[in-house]
Amino acid sequence: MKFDAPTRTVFYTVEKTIKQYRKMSQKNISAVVSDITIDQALLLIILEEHPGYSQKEIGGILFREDASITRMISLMVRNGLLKKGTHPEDKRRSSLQITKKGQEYIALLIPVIGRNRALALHSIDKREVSMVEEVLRKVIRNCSGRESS
Amino acid sequence: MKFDAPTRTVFYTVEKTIKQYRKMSQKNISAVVSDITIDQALLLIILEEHPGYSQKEIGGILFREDASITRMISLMVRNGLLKKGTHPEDKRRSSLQITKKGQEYIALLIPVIGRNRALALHSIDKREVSMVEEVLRKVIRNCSGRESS
DNA sequence: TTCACATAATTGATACATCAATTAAATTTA
DNA sequence: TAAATTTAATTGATGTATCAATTATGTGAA
Repeated sequence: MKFDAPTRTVFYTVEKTIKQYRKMSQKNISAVVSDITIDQALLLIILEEHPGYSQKEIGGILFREDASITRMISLMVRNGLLKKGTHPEDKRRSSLQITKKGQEYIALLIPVIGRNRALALHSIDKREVSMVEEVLRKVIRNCSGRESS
Repeated sequence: MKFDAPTRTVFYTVEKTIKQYRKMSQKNISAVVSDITIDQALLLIILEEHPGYSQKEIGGILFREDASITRMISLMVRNGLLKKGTHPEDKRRSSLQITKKGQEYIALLIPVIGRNRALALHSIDKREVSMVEEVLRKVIRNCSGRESS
């Protein structure tokens, strides 16, 4: 039986990578803005780039379920980062607005996130990064909508 | 300000990869063993490979906090996959045993997990995979124990 | 126009994640 | 040996994840 131990697969490495990156990121973010999570920061930035996006659309970008987005947003409203109303032309949709506090946070977060990325990719050249992306995209494709025979 | 949108970074791709892989895996696993999660399956396999490991050690391998391991295990005990006692030589430690049901599950899971991996890596050659691992390990190293200046 | 269907968001149930604080046993060190 | 420190596991608080079911609105076809 040629079954590799879970710890000896790429998937293990991929998972470890994202966890380490998140841990480092969260630490550096918390040093600047204490009451926000990485996921909330991302959501905020996405929303600033795409004002007027629905929760559905945000979820699509962040590949998160609708339910997760609903809960993240209600937390962020409670924490004063977002304001929420209903879309005038489609009452099913919510209309989301970044508050002043949210805007201030974004300004603080952008440089930190930039530094985190640079830190994580230090001494790794662009071609290597592209190769990784290319391979991982194949994996994503392989995993999309497939079941084992 | 040269700030890439979050969706245009490797980290985004890495995160998406692991999510797609997990989604595909969970689906295929559920088709064979309906009442187990990927994480529980992994824990079971790790424990079989390393009988006598402490929760601490298991957590180390799976890079999960002690608290997570505690809760996973108590769930698995409740679900009849594990038995738990105290270690005779060190009463702080727990001694974990895979039940018969747990063993049966492992036998069912190993082939599915093998297929999942193969499916995910289909048409990607070994050298590509190694390169990805090499680069990601650099990222992991870069993110370990570093704070931004 | 009404009725079937699609879509956006929410909610409940459950699993897992982190952090901080606690308990209890083992080990060091004074 | 007694006291201080370390270590393994647990617990509480909180955030996120999934799935399935529900609500409410919008849209297309009969």
